[in-house]
Amino acid sequence: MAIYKFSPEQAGTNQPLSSNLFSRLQTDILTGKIRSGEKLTEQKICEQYSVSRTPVREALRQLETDGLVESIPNRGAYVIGLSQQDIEDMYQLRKIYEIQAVRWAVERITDEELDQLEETFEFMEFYTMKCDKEKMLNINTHFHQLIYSASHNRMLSHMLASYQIYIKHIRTTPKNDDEYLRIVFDEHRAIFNAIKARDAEAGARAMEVHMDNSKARSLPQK
Amino acid sequence: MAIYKFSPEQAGTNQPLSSNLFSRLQTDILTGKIRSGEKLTEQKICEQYSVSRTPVREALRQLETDGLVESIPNRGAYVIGLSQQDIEDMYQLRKIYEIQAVRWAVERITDEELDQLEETFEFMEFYTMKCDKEKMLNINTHFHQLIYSASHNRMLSHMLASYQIYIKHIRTTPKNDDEYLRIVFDEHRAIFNAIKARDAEAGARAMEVHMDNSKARSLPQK
DNA sequence: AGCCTTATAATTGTATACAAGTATTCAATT
DNA sequence: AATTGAATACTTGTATACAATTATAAGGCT
Repeated sequence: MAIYKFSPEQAGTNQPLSSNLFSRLQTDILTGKIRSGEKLTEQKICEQYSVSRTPVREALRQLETDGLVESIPNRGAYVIGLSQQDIEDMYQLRKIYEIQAVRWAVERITDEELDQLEETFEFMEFYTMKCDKEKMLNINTHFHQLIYSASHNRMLSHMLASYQIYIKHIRTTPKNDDEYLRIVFDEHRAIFNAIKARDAEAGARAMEVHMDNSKARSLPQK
Repeated sequence: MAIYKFSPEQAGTNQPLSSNLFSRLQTDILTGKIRSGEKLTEQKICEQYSVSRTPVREALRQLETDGLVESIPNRGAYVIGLSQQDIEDMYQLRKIYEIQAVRWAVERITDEELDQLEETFEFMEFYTMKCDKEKMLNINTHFHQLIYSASHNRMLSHMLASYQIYIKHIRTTPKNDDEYLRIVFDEHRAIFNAIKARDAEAGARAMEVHMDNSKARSLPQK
């Protein structure tokens, strides 16, 4: 797995992910543009996204293994989507692994990885000050992914990365952007400081707080 | 999700899973028939498995989202496979979620689900006595899946089900089959009794023991 | 009217054909 | 000898054609 240098300039544009059909369909399901229970007829998708059936079928198979679509042989594919319950469940599950990731990261992080994390953390601070919410979304994702890498557990990285895709679309916009950004930054600072101080318990606690708050922020009534 | 009646008669035959190309490739990668790092040329797979390129590409995309294959655009697909480290990591991660599954199952299991679990448990006892290792593999998987269902957490079920696919192929054969089956049965009994008694702590402890032993049993030196 | 049978249409599964991009070969040049 | 460049072969990406299966509709029967 190639580790690429993170460039905040490029971070704001969420173009790369939505380039292929799989990601586009994933986005449209998670944002509710395609409704849960809907039947995905191959021909319809072909017309709607202006592609032929081959890439459509490939995308459907990917959605199937991802659990967003149920494919019945010779019958077709049906959207499963995420219920509010699913989302809450996911946050609960994600929390468990995120905490574990921090613990392992504290134990196993290399000096180079810590430098990268610090660099990203400083970008976070900068764009929090600038209140650039668009860029912050990507930097936040990157910050978490660096922790996954630092845990040196390929399986864990893979699992948490798959959660991130969901999270990215679920996030609701709170009323006060500036305050929201500052609070999230403070939570990330607590995590970063704990990792830098190689304090696993503090890291776990900080991540737990961050996860509980993230879940609360994702709820519609907030 | 349709819950099907478990039939132990059908359980011994591991034919259903390997029916489609995706599962066949998955099996061949996990059993080492296809080696890690190997390039999967579409044409080669076509010839080797006697199918055309369309189903091959679909299978490759599924393997990609599963994390068993890395697909580089316009270049091809490369097998990632599982290292010994990956397997150990997976057991560690699986353990965390299996314990959580038991806790939730204790809280949320319905009477009907408990009946199903008991029925499956009794089949386990029967085939343990008969030392039918082939059938036991599938019954064990089914036993765990019933616990996932009883946790009433679709995400958790999905995650743990994906681990099961790996586990199924990783299991190494210990020296003494009869003793092995008896020990595994005892571990499962402890889990079942705890769930039936609605004792979350006892269930968690029993599952932890089962997971630690499973991991130890999967190691080659055992 | 309700139900079964049968014919037709629509959809999925598979194979193949063409387009676009990538890797390889080999000669020409420095 | 090493390197560059063009031509060729190979591989992936996409579109389309045909086969197999399933859904739909119409007509006949009780």
